[in-house]
Amino acid sequence: MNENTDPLPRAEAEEYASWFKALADATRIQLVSLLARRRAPMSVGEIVTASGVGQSTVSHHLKILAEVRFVLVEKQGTSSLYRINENCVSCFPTAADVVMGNPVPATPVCD
Amino acid sequence: MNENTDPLPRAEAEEYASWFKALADATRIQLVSLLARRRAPMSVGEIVTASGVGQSTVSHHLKILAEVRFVLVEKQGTSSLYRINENCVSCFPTAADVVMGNPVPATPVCD
DNA sequence: CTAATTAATCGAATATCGTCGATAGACGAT
DNA sequence: ATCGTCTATCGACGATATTCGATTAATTAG
Repeated sequence: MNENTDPLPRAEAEEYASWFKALADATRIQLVSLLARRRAPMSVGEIVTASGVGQSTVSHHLKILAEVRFVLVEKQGTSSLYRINENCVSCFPTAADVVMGNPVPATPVCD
Repeated sequence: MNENTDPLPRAEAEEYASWFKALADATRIQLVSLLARRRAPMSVGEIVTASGVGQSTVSHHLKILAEVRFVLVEKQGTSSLYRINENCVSCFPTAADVVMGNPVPATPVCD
């Protein structure tokens, strides 16, 4: 049951869109993937050298990813340690699984 | 096993990003949700009146959704019939499931 | 206190996106 | 052939996004 044919409220649509928007950039995909594969926290400097992207750019993208809680931050002295939010890894499927470095059941998405 | 710690290739990251980008807009979320809830194909005109968005805007968004095969098109005379790609519905989880109007196991995404 | 290191922010240049109105193109009916 | 209907495309506009270099802020080390 529960065949919901009501239109999706705009506010809800905007919230979902904001989640997808956080992954709608190739650089952010790479950062998330990087953090997902090493389960350990990484400093911004490490992420910069590992990704080959400018420091300010990395900082900017990490902020966006942190705002939707795909990644979590913890300040440690002068460093900021970013790590993947395991919660999100288990929630996001297929395409997300591939990005996150998880084993994926079959084909990524769609035909 | 299969603990892949290699960096995600840029080309792959861009492909995944393109999928998420297709859902990174509230209007497109609403269109996908609309088509997912009615399993039947809808003409552009029906979608326009059901969504309250301008005709050219709807056309534009449907094109983007069709390019990543989230929706499928079939021309019928002077009309274009759009329908959800059921394949994508079953592939996309949680947040996507909610958007698609599917029953979702637990909480939408993240805490 | 000063210097050095690390990250975040600012400013700016460029590119992309979302939206609309108007136009063009395709098809069916008369 | 012509008219009416339906959809796609075009052109334009403002808004937003991505990226970089430079600067600032915060913290630790000497």
